[in-house]
Amino acid sequence: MKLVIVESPAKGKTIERFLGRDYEVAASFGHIRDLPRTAKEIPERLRSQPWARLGVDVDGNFEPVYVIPPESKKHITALRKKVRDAEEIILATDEDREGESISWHLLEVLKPRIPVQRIAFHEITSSAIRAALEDPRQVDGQLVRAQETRRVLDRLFGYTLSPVLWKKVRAGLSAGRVQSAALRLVVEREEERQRFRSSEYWAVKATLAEAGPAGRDGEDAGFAADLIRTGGKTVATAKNFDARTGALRRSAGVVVLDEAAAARVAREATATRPWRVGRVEEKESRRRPAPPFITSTLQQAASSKLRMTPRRTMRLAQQLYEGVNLGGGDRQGLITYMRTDSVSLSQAALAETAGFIREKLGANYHQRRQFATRSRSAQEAHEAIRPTSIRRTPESLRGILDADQLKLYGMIWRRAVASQMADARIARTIIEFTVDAGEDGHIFRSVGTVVRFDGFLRVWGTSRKDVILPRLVEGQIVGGDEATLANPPSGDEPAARVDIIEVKPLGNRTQPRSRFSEATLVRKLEEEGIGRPSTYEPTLAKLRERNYAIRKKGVLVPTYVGLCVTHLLRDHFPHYVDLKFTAGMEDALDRIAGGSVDHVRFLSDFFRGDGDGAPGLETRIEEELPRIDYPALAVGDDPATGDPLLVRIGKQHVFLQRGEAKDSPRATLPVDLLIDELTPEKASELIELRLRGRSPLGRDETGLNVYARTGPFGPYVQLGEDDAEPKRASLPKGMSPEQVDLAFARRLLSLPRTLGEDPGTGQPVKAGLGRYGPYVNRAKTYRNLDSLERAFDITLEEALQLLEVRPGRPVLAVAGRHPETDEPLNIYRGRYGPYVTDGKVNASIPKGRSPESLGVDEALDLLARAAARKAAGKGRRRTRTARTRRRR
DNA sequence: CAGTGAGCGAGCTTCCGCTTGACTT
Repeated sequence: MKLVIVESPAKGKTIERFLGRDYEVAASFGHIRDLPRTAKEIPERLRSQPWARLGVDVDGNFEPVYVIPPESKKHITALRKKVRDAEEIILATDEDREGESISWHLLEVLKPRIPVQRIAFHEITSSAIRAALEDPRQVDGQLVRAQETRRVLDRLFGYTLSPVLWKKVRAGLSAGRVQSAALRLVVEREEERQRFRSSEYWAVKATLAEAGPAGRDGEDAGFAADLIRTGGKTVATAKNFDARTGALRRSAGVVVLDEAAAARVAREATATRPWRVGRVEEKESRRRPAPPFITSTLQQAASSKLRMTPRRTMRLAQQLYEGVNLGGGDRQGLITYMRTDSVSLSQAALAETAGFIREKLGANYHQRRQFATRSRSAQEAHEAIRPTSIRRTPESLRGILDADQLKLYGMIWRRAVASQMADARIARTIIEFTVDAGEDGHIFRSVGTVVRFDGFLRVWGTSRKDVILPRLVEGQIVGGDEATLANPPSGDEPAARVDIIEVKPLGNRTQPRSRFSEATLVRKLEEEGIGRPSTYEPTLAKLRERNYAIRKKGVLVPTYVGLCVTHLLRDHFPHYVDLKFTAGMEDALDRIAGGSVDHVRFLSDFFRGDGDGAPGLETRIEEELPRIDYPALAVGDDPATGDPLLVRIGKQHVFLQRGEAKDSPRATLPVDLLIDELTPEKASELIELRLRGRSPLGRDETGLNVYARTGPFGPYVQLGEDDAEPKRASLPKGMSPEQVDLAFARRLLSLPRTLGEDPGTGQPVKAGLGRYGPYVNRAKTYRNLDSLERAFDITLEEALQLLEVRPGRPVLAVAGRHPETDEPLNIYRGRYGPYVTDGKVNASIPKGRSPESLGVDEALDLLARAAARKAAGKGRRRTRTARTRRRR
């Protein structure tokens, strides 16, 4: 038996089909060894080394320490077992730097005494695998060195700069070659937006319509014409302004219209009839289909077209890759590998797609294309992302895939098919109208577009609608009664008659460039060659986990911590967070792989310095550390006192400070108040509120003081003193502390209110105001209320009714009532099929079992088993719950 | 569906790039 080892188990299953009985396939599940992550993982004998913490012998030849992480142990055990029965090993890990390294680590760990060969294929087709088997080679030691160098550099970078942040900003923070560059992009876009000064510019828009019986009726007959020139000058539009600063670009012969000028042109154009058709031009353009998806473009398209986050996209893609049971026995992978940087398609895929298009749409719709990867950093170990069979149309998978899987599959399918289709041909018509008024007149322009041949758009689709302009000829006169008379028809076809409906000025402002969404940040990272397909999404997650940036309405906004970290790194370690840093590293790695650069020399230059003036990372840190101030972000001067307002990072919270003095007034910043909303006025107000919050609003009936204050979770009221475990309550959303009087504060502090007991269980039923608004609850069940007032006046009966049913989810069926608690055993349709619940525990209903006929006994049995499973898996579950909570 | 101090001190935090867990509702 020959043992073939690949990285991905799903890939293994696929190639197993192509190989004969003599072969067995196993998966390494990615890397199997790595540097020790924490102090605990460092081997005992090395712990006394000064460099032990780094896991790299920086005093010697930068030799890495490799350990087997706990997750990999079981995979290695399984591999060892298979090696024992094998007479030959075929290493078939991916053909890129990381894949070569995995093969080398496999050799190091398995130490096989049987023949070993290394093969590589870039597409999972029978012919590609056959060809690979016939052309084996040995592991490329220099490429492995390059990978190891990359790994060591990233470790030294991350594990020496992160501690700088712990000392100067906050414990637990992190810096890294990829994440710090990504964060820098987010921060600098925000800074650019803050510097941006919006400019006003006016446009003039005319509405015309084809007239008379020849014209089509209804609104569709109307078309627009925009003022493009006036007084001999070009009218400025958005593109004449600098996108980064908002200022007008230096451009000759351009005029920016203000409101008065635009109104004057509109008036003149309205009063002047007729207009003359100055120029008619028709030309055809072509649109080419985009290449099939790679990881980054898939994430972008799923984000813009399907509103999916990169995380969701990758999870769904993984499901499609692993495959679903299509009924014919075993699982069938529906798409090729989803973490790829290659746009190329296999010969087999090209042929199958060609056949499909020719058969279903006709030969004129087919155009064979092989795309070239633009990115220089691409390693192209895999194919582009495409369906494993083009014949498996999205339509044919309806009912087999769930809604989101189907949407994503459909998009991948359409993009792959479209990529092999003919160009679309689009006719563009430009008509210019001259108005002889004012100095040198005004010129308006209409643009019509008509799809002549849809080509790939037939499958990929387009949101653009045709704009059909009437047939007009140069010199023709439009607007006014004499139009037709003054216009002798040229040729046989009569020209259209056109009326001028209205001309009006239109105000515009330049907008700053948008913040990055997660998907557009991925695109930028890919363009810069920073990060890899397998790390894009984890990098985004890291920015959020570290609280460097938050996702707000689908875009990334940096937090104060993110701003401070970027400032520190940019001010003191600019070389390392330069966008070009990774490109420089890649060049060096290529040279190491090619044998022209020595890896120890490279790492030594990087860490220790080249002894020729350029200091290494270690030296830089040593030198810079005393020069780094504790971060403070200037917000501006207090409008009342004139003192500088600063944002500083506390151990737990971010706080404001007015003035530099040691005892200067401070106030905690609410966590969701980010830089985009923090003006000096707002900051001043928070400080004042904090000062005022020291004096009570009044007392309650027991004589305790009642305060209105603002904390990290927003404004709240407090009953009693700080040192006496006071009762606290957040204000309802949107309410400011100034609006709180004593009576309201006391009412709020009376919550949560006990409405009574649940007659079935005796559990108390309460109404209160929580993080997600007013609620009622019993035990662990919560339901939201429409308004705060409801929390004060809802009755026990009403509350019980609300608690009975899950909100927003129709009950599929009721199995009955719980014999002990009297809770209804409702059946709902969940993401994973129908399930029954007693309010606390959920239990899936087995596939094929009809939910409608589920009885009480069977339901209780399912619930008991689900509860047992839950109890058994408690250790794991806790971490999971914590994660879900953070995500909300 | 909490929480809204502060200080002490021991021990720990952290990188990038390969892969999928077991479990959701």
